[in-house]
Amino acid sequence: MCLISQYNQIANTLKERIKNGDYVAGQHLPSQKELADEFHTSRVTIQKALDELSNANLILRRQGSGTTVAPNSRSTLDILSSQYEGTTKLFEGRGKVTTKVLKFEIRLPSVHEQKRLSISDSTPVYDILRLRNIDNEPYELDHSIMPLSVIQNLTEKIASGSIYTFIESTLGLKIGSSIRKITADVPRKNDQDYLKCTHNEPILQVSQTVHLSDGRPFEYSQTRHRYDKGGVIVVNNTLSSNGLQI
Amino acid sequence: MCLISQYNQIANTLKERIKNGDYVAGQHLPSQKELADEFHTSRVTIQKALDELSNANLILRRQGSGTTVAPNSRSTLDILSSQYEGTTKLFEGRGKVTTKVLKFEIRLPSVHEQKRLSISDSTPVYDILRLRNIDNEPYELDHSIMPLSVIQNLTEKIASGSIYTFIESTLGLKIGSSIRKITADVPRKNDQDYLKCTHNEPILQVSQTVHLSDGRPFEYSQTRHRYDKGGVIVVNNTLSSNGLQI
DNA sequence: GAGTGGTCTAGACCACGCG
DNA sequence: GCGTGGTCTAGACCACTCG
Repeated sequence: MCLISQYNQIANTLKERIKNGDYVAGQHLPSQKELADEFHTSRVTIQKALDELSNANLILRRQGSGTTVAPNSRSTLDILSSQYEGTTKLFEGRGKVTTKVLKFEIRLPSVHEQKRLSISDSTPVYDILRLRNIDNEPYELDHSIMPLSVIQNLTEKIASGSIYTFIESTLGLKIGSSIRKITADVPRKNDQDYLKCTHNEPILQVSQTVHLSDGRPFEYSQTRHRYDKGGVIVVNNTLSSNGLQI
Repeated sequence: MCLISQYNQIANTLKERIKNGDYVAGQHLPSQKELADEFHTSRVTIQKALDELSNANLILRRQGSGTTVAPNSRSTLDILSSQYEGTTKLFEGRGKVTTKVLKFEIRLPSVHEQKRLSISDSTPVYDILRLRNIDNEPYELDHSIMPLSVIQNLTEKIASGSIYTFIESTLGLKIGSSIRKITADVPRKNDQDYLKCTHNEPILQVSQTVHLSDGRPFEYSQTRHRYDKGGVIVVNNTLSSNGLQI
């Protein structure tokens, strides 16, 4: 969240106004011309700011009739504020999150992992299996593969906290896009052992590849959730495309 | 997909070039100045075109060093081409899609439905239950609620085909954003009956509210998939946020 | 220092919705 | 017809990367 650019600051100001109820759902925003005057800037800059709100589904812009606040703007803001930053941060405040590291190894990657992470067969990877608990109740089983060519100096101690915080704060890397596949599955032995689920309690699996902002893939992971303690919320607009596939 | 604007056309041309391999993964694109010269336009217009490709995770732009084709651009293009357009269109080519309408009613909405669809208790809704098959194998069970105040003249015959095509082509409405929650669940009686799954075969459920481009919600639906025949792929960039929640 | 992308301006014309 | 948002221009300055 850089606050450097003018349009970014304006966008944040406008988001604040929606959050505070200065602009309520259905209400017309001031016209682009009026906003340009208010912020002492040009219309193009206002438009870039409105692009941000529009991409977040916070406003509706209609040629001829103007810009209004989206009907579901408040709930969208709630979802926005819980933006994905790794599991640890996400669940702060919902209970005490603890992580048990079940495996922490360095090895060479399989062919499948090489493909997913765009690495050669001689690039070692971390192989980390972790169990996350909320208030001492098992919640998800996470299996992550990360190449040492991108992520370095990872330790078991760090893995027992937030790897994402380590990557962003300590390594100073920026996290970019991800591709996820979400499926349901029958529980395996590991699930039954660690997530304490019975043989007919389903698992929600999220399999993902995550990239840095420079495009390098840095994590390929499979996270398995208890069906009664997990769900994924997806906001879809004309920019991001989500496909159902067999 | 309007092709009216110049930057849109340029974006499509550039996408074609990536698709055709004229620009390959990792390769530098011509600079913004060069592209502006080639397309006889200004740099700002090129930038708007690049915004589109950037949002789709097809390119990486770095200040100082230039714009390159994303490493996974080809697979991203595959996902893009299967952009969500309702189930019927999505599965064309993967087998013969047939739809059996199990229920087609008009009734008043429940309190929960009123909230989800932003309608009053006196606005009637369609209540439609459908079973989709691919090559005569049951695939998903779809329960849709749509307000008559938005969608009109829907018939059982239309419901046995593609409701989305009807909305866009016949009614001339434009589909906008959606919010989905994806969970795993144990099979209920309906699932066992229609999807032919046993009592310990999990269900993947997608619960969603879909809006028109003017912001009006027009569909609240719950779709239940056989776990071995369904999955949701989500592309996530800095614009769209997806949160995991209990 | 040269070249790249990021931001910003002031002004123009167009497409659309509404009274 | 008027006001709205959408597109586009020509040019400017800045921030960044790299040789």
